[in-house]
Amino acid sequence: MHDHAGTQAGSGGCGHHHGPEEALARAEAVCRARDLQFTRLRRDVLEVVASQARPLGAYDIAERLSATGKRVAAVSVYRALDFLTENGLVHRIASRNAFVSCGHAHSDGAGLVFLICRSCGTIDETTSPEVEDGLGRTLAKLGFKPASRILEVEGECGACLERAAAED
Amino acid sequence: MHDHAGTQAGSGGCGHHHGPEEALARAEAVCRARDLQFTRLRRDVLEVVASQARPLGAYDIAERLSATGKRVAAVSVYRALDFLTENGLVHRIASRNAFVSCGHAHSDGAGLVFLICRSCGTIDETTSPEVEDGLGRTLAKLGFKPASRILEVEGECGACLERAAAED
DNA sequence: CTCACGATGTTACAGTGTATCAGCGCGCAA
DNA sequence: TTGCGCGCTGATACACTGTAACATCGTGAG
Repeated sequence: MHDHAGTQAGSGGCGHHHGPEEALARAEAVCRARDLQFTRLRRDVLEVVASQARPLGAYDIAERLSATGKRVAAVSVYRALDFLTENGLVHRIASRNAFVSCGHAHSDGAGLVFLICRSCGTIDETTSPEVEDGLGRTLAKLGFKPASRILEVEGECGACLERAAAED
Repeated sequence: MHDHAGTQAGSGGCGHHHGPEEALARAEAVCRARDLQFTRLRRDVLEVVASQARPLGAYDIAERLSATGKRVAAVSVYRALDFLTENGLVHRIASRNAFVSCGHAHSDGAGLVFLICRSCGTIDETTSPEVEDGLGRTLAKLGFKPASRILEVEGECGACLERAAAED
């Protein structure tokens, strides 16, 4: 439904996508530290997700994994994604029903800001103490005790803005 | 799948839910001003959504409307919801795949913060210049040009916190 | 009247996510 | 070694969310 802009997307220089090696290494470390099983399926799912700077749907992931021979059902992918999200290794993008691998190494998944580029489709992940402070004050004023939150911004990333400017 | 905590929820005093009359009045004004049709179906959908402080799924809405006699298909509800969201009369809660009526009268739907209570399920809607400023600065630093955003916070609302404290 | 156009009705279907049960691998205790 | 428990995976079925396509209806303009 939404596939263009090349198959690897990251190669264009949009945002800063970290690639699978780093993600896999961090996953191994996390699982070892928490005494969790980093099984083959979980590894494969993470590898596919981390190979893209664009978010992938669960069914996309299942299809890509199945393409390499052995069929993988979507339900298995969902279970692997549950595991990976619970451990902060991938994040769910609520506005797209899709998943991206975690770029930074922040301990928990709190306080993230996702930047989704309308042009190239890449997702950049950042943190913002300014936003955190402001939100904390606003919530405190209202007497609301936060437990989790999502903040997703859609727009044009710097690389795409530059490219558009250069084309004039 | 997810229905409990009473049918009206708003009666408990959680948050400040405005009720259908105000929402309908605003909708009429908006549609008159923009020369849009505030049809029966759109009115009915908005009334159902506004009668709840909790978010309703499109199929929930269809069911409630159908319960009053005439059957309403989900697809019709979706079309009405599209119209209402485009005109800022209801908002979509991405983390729940559900809809709430707009409480405030801000012209456009930008810059909103949704507060979702885990205990009573009500949704409160607010704005935060502090968050806006912080986010604007953070995005500017990264060279990202925002077009739209969603910010949804899940936690415990003030009323539920007080109720919990009183029960000790 | 007729035509254009937007709103609605209806059916079918695509996409997203979960429930359930069965089988498998592996460590561990008897 | 055997048997058991437990977590992971496979597989089917299903529920929930959303859209496409086309027919119909009502209303206002010409």
